[in-house]
Formats: sequence, structure tokens, C-alpha cells
Amino acid sequence: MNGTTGSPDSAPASEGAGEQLELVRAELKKAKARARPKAGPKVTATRLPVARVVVNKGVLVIDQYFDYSVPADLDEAAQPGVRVRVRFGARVVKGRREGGTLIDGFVVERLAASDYAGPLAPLSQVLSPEPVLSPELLRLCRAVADRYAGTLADVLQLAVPPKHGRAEAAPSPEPLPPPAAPEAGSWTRYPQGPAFLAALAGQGAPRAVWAALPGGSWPQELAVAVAAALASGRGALVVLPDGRSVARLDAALLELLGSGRHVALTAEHGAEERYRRWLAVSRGSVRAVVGTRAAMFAPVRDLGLLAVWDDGDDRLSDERAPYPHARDVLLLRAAEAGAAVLIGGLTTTVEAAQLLRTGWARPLAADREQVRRSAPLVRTVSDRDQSDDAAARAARLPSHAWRVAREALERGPVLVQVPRRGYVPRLACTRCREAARCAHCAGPLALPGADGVLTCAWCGRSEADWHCRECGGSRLRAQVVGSGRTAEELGRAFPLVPVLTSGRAEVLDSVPDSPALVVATPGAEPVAEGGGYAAALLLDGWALLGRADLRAGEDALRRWTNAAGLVRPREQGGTVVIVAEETLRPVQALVRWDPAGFAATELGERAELRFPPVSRMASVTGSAGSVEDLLGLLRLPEGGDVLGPVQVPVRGRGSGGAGGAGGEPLERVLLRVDPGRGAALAAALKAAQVAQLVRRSAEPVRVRIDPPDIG
DNA sequence: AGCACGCCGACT
DNA sequence: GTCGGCGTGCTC
Repeated sequence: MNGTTGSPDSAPASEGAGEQLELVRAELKKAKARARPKAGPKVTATRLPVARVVVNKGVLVIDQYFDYSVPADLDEAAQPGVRVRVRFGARVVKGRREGGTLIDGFVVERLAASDYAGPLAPLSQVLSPEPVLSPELLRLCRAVADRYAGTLADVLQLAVPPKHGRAEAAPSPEPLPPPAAPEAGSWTRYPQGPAFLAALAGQGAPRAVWAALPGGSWPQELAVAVAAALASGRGALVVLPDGRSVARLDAALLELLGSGRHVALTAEHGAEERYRRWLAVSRGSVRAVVGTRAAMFAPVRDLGLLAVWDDGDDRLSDERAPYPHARDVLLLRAAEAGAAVLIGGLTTTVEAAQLLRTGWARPLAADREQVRRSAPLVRTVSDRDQSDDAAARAARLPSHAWRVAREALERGPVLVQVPRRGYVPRLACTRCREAARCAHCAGPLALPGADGVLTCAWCGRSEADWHCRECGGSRLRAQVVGSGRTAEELGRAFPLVPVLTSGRAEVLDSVPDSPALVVATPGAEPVAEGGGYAAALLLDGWALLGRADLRAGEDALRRWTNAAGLVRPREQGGTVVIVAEETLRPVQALVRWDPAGFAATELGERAELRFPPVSRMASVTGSAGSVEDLLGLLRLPEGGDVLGPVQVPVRGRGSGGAGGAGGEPLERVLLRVDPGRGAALAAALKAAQVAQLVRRSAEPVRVRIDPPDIG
């Protein structure tokens, strides 16, 4: 670290000093500018002379520790948890170590002796004396790697932020004493709310699935829960899907606790500030963290509460291998730490419903009367109900939606939710609703571009002259119209009202409490200042529901309730109009405002069909040959089965990655095992991957536990 | 992953 | 007789 590091890396421990000096001089000459370790006496530390190191290399076959000797001058700095640099991959030629590359890693522990028979190479450098990888964090990363069939090194890369010298040099602030236990506030609207908080504040570890009431007070309620955990002298961690929701909770905490008791960890802050905050947590200066998914690993000490908000949001799933999901990582941490758990959202995921069903968590929900008071009035209109008003027709608004919007605009802003342009729903025949399938491979047809060319999502062939296989019809339900064009059309329909848009290009955090049309894509809805939107129109419901995905219904309901939850309660005139078939279960669940009931029913169906989360699944993606090869090496746990293979969509989310480099079509299989066999499945997949790597029988495949997109 | 060592074909 | 194919194995 400060230029007094020991011997050159390439010489073995027993080598004489003279020859090394030559080596070092040569090195120094070559790289004057770089801070190279100076030559030091080639002495190994006497007490605990062995450092067990995890190297920062994500290859499966080397997912193991390596022992290095500790030079005397690194003895003090090379404590467990610090970042080190070691020479790795050298081989011994005529008793000397040659080659090898310098790679970074972490000291896992110090030992009196190694169980490795060969000679140990010395640690090359201690990059910093900061012990960033605590034993608890290491245990967590190991558990995550095992659960997701990944390597420890991959998980460490997600869990430990890159070093930043300036941030590390600065001291962290003095920790503040625990705050007083907070008032229950709006938690009193939930019969079990005060008891939950009391348990938190009193060192308890209650576990709850929280069906949050609509109306926008959830940031304050989460803040109170955090404060209650802090009051018990323990730490708290809350993971939310995006920077906007983190900012809202951050503000609520700031108001409740003042500054200094928590930090927000999001991608918005630069690397230095982010690392500064992370260190404050790691060093125990700050005991509460709120953040986006990378914060799921934040090294909060003495955890009292682990919370996740809106856990159905796919942004809570990391997109880097091994793709851990924040909810499940928090559950692993809770099991380890014995901490309280709070899984909250306006909707309940099927996964959360399962925690309720097994009794692992308890519901934290308001009674029906309270729900009715807090929720807006929800009406459905069929998408066939065309308005007789010309302006409404031009804006593609059914007459009822048109009337509601016009009336509500006199009282405040109106939210219009439209699916993203380019959103590719499953296309279906207008006449009989049969799904449109490719004549060649039976894959789903889509309209990927604005050019209107029908294309197979699996094989990529275009279909010029489609006819329905069932009824011979030739018309398909139209592609969704994007928010941009919707905004234009609405602007013409309501020429006196300002039209704001919030979407991919620019996301608005909030809009003023004055008449305006706010066109937003799902997830980008601004909060309306004051009491909320006067009304919301949820357009193109069929498109959200029509995704070819197991979670389509659940996800559509989640997106609808998140938008509808921004609308004033019905007793203040808040109204939501959803354009969708009212007979569909997700639509009914929205009308009744019963997402928990929907999730419970959905869970039952999944159980019957042996689908996740009742069974556990993994996907294997790669070229046809490599997938088949892996299956040959795989020892599937008893009762497991293989679904597929199917060709992977040529375009679309979550399929980039392994293989396919040469444009070769990718195949995917789903593996399914019975409940309780998830760990065995992950272990089997890892073993099969290792075998494939070692034998080099085929190019590697991509493995994903709990795949998010199950056709 | 790299990067070697290690036994079988076409070339100065 | 050699140069070199990538099959197999190791990396503290």
C-alpha cells in the first residue's frame, strides 16, 4: 500500500535476495510511474504465515480458495477481509515460479499452516488495509453463489464495491446513538401494524408480508419500520426497485430521523460517494441502508430488519451472473441473522403469498373497510366500447374513459398509463383470440418494429400472409400505440389541457396538483403532488396481459395497482378506468382491490401446474449442441424433469449472453424440481457446468436459477 | 479462463 | 527427421 511491500512475486520463498534485487530493479525501470513494491527481506510472517485467498476470477472450476504465504512486511496489513493482489496461474520450471498474472482477491482467513502440499507463492501486495469482506458478508456471498449455481467470485463482484482511495482515506463519521422508538403513525391503519413495530423496537424478529394501502404513505411507513429497528439498537436494510422510490424513502427517513443515521445507496451517486457511504456502513458508523438492488449486499451490522418494496419489480433481479434477486437474498440474510422481514408492496407477489401459506411470514394488511376507504373507484370498460365522440375516437378512448377524464380534469391531474412502444404482446386473431403462431416453427408472432412486419419471435422468419389456424381470420389485434403518439392524440382531444409525458426517455418524479394529462409508461408514473391524481386511465390492458409469460397476469396487476395507487381515494372522487375485459382475474382483482387474494389464487394454480415458486426452476441457454451436452452431464435431482428445448426468441429480453456469437440460434430448456430440491438443482447444475468446462465438450451454456421469463 | 505439456500428420 | 494439431490438466 505504501510502497514497503515485500518480495517480487515470481520468486519462490526460498530464493536468495541478490537475484531478486536484479529482478526488482528491472521492474522498477520498466514502470517508474507505477507504485511498485520495493525490495524487502524475503521473510515470511512468523505468526499465522498463511493467507487463504479468494481470487477474483469467476471461472467455475477455480471456485475455491488458494493459500499464499504472507511476507513479514505484509503481516500486519494482510488481515482477513482485505483486498490483496496475488500472482496466479504460474507454473514451476526448474524449481522456479514462472509466468502467472497478477489478480486481485480477498484474504479470507489467516492460518498457521496450509493443507496444500506444494510450495506457496507469497502475497504480492495488500491493496488496502480496509477489511471490506467481513466473515458475515463472505458467508452471505457463499450462500448466494450456492443458491444461484454461481461462483463466489462473481457474487463478490456484486457485493463489494470497487476500491476508491480517497473515500477510504477519509474517516467515517461517529455513529449516532439509537433513536427513540417511533410513533406508529399511519401504521395504525393496519390491525397488526403497531404490534409489528413494537416487536421490531423490542429486539424481536417478526416476518410480514405487507399489503400496503394505496395513497402514497408507504415511504413514511417504511421509514417508521426502519426507525423501530434502529431503536432496538440493531441495523436495517431496505431494497427498492428504483432510484425514485429510494429517494422517497430517503426523504421520509431524513424527516423522521434527521441526517446521519442512514445512507441511500443508488447508482446515482458517483463511485466515490457511493463507496464512502458503503464504508460508513461497513465500519459501523451508519446502521441503516436504503437502496436499489446492489444494496441487497450492504454490510449492515447486527441486522434487525430486512425489507423489500414492490418485490415483483424485475429490476430487483440483478442482471449480472448469477442473477440474484433482492427478495431472495434478503431472505437468506434473514435466516442467517435472525432478523425481521418486511416484504411490502401495493401488490403481493406469488412468492410472498407462498411465504404466507407456509406460515413463514404473517400478513400485514388492512381490513376491507380501510382498503375501500383508501382505494380509488375502479371501473372497467371493454376495448370494443368505442366512443361516438369524434375527438375521443381520435384519441382511441372509449366513451366512458373519455367522460371520466374530462370530468376529472376539472379537479386535478389525470394519469394515462400506456404500455411502452415496442412492447411486444402475444398477438392474437381478432375474431377468435387464438394466438398467432409461426407457420414454420409454431413460435409466437410479434410486431417488433414500427414497420408492421410480422415476425416469429423464435426463428425470426417474417410472415407476410398470416391466417388464423383456427378460424381462417386474417386480422390481428393491433400493436400498442406508444406514449408519444398517445400524448399527441390526447393533446388534440383536450386542447386546453397541458400534456406531460414520463417514460423511458425522461422520467418525471412528480407533477403539480393542477389539471394536466400525464401520459406515462408503466413504472414511470410521476407522483401527483397534493392528494394524488383525480383519475387514471389504464389503456391497452390487453397488451400487458397478453405477454407470453407465466407472470403476465401478476405483473399486469402490479403495474395497474402501482398507477392506481397514485390516485385519490374514492371518497375524494378518485376514479380509475381500466380498458380491459372485466372477466379476467387480474382485472377483477384490481376492481376489488384485492391483490393478496389474487396472489393466493395464483399460487394455488402454480402449485397445480407444478410451476414456480411452488416448484423450483432453472433455465439453461446455449447452442442446441451445448444444451444437449450439459443435459447429458446433469444429474437432475429425483423427481426433476426437463421442459423443452425451445428456440429462444431472436430478439427480446433476458436471452443475450452465452453462445449465439455467430448468429447461431439459441435453445433453452427449463429444469424443474420439487419444492425443497432447489439447492440440489443448483448444485447439480454447477457440477454439470464444471464437468463441461473441464472436458471442453461444448461451448459453455448460461444457467439461470429462478428464470424471470417463463413462457 | 489462460497456458502449458503431450502424443500423431505434412513439410524444409 | 522436425513443426504443430488442440486433448488434458493445473493454477496456492
